[in-house]
Amino acid sequence: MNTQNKKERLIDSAATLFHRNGLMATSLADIAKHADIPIGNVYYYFKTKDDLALAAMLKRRQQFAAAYSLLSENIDDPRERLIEAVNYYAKIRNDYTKFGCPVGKIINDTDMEKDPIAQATALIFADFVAWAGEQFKQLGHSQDAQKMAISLMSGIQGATIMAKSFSQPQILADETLRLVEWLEGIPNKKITLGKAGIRTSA
Amino acid sequence: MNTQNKKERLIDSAATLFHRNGLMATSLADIAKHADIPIGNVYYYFKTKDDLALAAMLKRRQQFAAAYSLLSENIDDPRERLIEAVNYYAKIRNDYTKFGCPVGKIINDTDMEKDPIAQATALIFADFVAWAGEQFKQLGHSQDAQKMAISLMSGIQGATIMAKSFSQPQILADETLRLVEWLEGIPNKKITLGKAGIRTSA
Amino acid sequence: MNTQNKKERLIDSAATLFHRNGLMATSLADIAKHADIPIGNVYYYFKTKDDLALAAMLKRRQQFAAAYSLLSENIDDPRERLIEAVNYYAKIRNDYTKFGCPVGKIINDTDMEKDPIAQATALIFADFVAWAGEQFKQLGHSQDAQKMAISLMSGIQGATIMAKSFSQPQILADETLRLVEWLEGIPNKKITLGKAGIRTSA
Amino acid sequence: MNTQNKKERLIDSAATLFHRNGLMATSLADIAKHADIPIGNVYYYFKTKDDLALAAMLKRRQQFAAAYSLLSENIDDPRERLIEAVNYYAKIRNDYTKFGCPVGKIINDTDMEKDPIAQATALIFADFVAWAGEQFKQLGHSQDAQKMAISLMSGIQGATIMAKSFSQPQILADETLRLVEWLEGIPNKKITLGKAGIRTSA
DNA sequence: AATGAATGAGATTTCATTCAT
DNA sequence: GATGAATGAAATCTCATTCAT
Repeated sequence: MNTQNKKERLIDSAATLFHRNGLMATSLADIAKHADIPIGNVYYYFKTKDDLALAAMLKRRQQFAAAYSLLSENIDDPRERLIEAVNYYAKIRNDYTKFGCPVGKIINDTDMEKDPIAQATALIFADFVAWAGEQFKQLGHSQDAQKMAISLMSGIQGATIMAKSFSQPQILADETLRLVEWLEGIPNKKITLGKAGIRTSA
Repeated sequence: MNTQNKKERLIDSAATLFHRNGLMATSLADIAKHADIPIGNVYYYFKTKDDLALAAMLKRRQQFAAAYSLLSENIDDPRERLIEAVNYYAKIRNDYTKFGCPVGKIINDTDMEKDPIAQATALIFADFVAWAGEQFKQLGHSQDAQKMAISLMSGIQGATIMAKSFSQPQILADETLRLVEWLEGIPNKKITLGKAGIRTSA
Repeated sequence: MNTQNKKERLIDSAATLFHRNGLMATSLADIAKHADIPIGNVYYYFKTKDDLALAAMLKRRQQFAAAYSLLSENIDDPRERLIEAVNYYAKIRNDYTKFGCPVGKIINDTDMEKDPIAQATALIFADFVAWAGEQFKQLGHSQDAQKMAISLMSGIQGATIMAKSFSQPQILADETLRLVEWLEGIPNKKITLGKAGIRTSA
Repeated sequence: MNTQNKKERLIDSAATLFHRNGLMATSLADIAKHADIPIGNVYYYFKTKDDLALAAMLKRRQQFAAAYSLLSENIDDPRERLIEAVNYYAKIRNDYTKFGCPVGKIINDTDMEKDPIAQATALIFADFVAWAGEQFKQLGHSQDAQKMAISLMSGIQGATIMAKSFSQPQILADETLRLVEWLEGIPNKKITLGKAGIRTSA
């Protein structure tokens, strides 16, 4: 219990500091201090810094996956699900403006070919594309579903970088609004089977 | 002259390696070796690593600025200028897919508030927004010019991250195409004053 | 009983790993894992790593001593006893070629003056010299018995190192054969008193 | 010059301490302190501890090779050369009794298959076997030359271990004497061509 | 007796920066 | 201006040992 706490604390501290300062600029000493754990003890839980980083990214992945599941469960309309997802990034715009996206940040400064952390992090985007793609399919855009999903996350990532560069959370607000409008304008080409029953598209 | 050469070589090597491997993962020794200059000599030209990084980012800024000027000089239609700018990113998509955007990369893992390098780098985006904003104004979108400019670079940055994450240059090709189509669809609301003379809008 | 088992397992694992990898290159964690005993529990049985090493060397000593006793019991002729002892090293030449002699290895990289482990290990050689010396005495070489015994073990140790250095078990085979021939050529200067009664030498 | 001195001092200190305390028990801090060089500076000369160890073993190899050359140059009779070589070990018996053989020591506690240091060290024995083998050939023992050379070094190595184990330099004196007697007893089966002209064997 | 967790000292290594010439 | 060498702070990691239960 207490132990579980420590390991979780380590992972959380790592995730937090990696987000704030980046992978390389965050030392294990920083993480240990943030988690209030003696540095020697870190190695009881994680054999290497990379292991801890992998765990941190995995946790982020799971958190995002859980969030997507929640959206799918609680919202019937796939379009609304996507809109809600986008709105999330509008809500946390201050955080992202200060520190960037915890996922995009890692993708940006790791080597996709050689670094296992990069690959583990990329899965978070892959998950999103799979989930969002599914929503687009449900809207009848089977053909373009994946491309649209990528475009959606691309919009969020780009907006995050611009917001950070200009230190203007408003940029994220503007861009996510644009994305929402885009989503709202997408025609529903298919009769969808929502949770609550049969509906007809406009 | 020779000295000037050395300094330039240092700056170029720094810019190249910062792009490839990031700010922190690139050591001064790496840069010195790449530029074929003895480490000890680096400090004759730059007081600190940060100074060299600042110079590298400044040079990038100047290169981009020169490119924008060139576009403005050589292309009459502001819309075409923007399209040409976007197409540049399509052309170098392989490089950006491997290493990310040299500007966005720095923005992502530096602290906007405290780090002078971050601020110097942000100017590159600011330049773009100023330049692209001017083009949008010339298209009669005075009101939204800046927002549109930001949106444009946002699209490029986002596409770069997604392309890198999936190791698919095609993503950059797709997204830049989307941006070009968007640019083509923007109405020209104004009588534009091209280089060659007065024109009338539709 | 169970406890005894655990302690024995620890000692055996320690002896095995010390032989394979040496004293310093073997961590307590390695030993505990090999013995399938939780690390924390090791310290119930042994106060320090050195204590465990001492126990491991003591066990080796006892095993060798038992083997000498067995030879003395089962073989009447002291010369044959020595030959049999030498042949043992020929039989296990592959093991010794890979890992060296478990005794010589420790002797080699410990400080005879300060390290109790070194001293405990040296007793294994002392035992051999005492036992083999006794055989030489029984062959009537009272004067040179100890020197001959040392020479015998010296031959085995040297051959082990050379075999390991060249990764050629054959070297151990050759050298032990040479030693056997030497043993066979030693004149029996004395009427020996075997187990079964009085015998005359050839 | 001064630099060369430092590098040499590092190598010499490393060789000395590796001999005294073994590879693993010697820390870079120990070596740096012994050479009176700040530890950070060690890495200017050697990228890793293994690199330094390799350099130290290489220097030993060169020293031994130089010694063999000297023997070949200064002594006409190959038998005398071998005897002189063996006598060397008698002379330094106190050192070897305390610390063991610097070569055999490394061979003993490294993994011949995986460790480059082990392989580099084995070359020292290979050199000896090549050189001593040549002497045996010149004595007309072409067939057994290599085996005899190995046997010779085997005798020295074994004696060293026994001398160290019993803390008795006399053991090394005894065994080297035995080896010398063996060498003296070897028949010269060949007409040898000495430096000074043609000679006939006894 | 048993055990997972905890701890700190010390090892190797990297690197921006400084020094001496 | 130029340069190889020097330096120390800090990072990652290992491990014998101890603690708490």
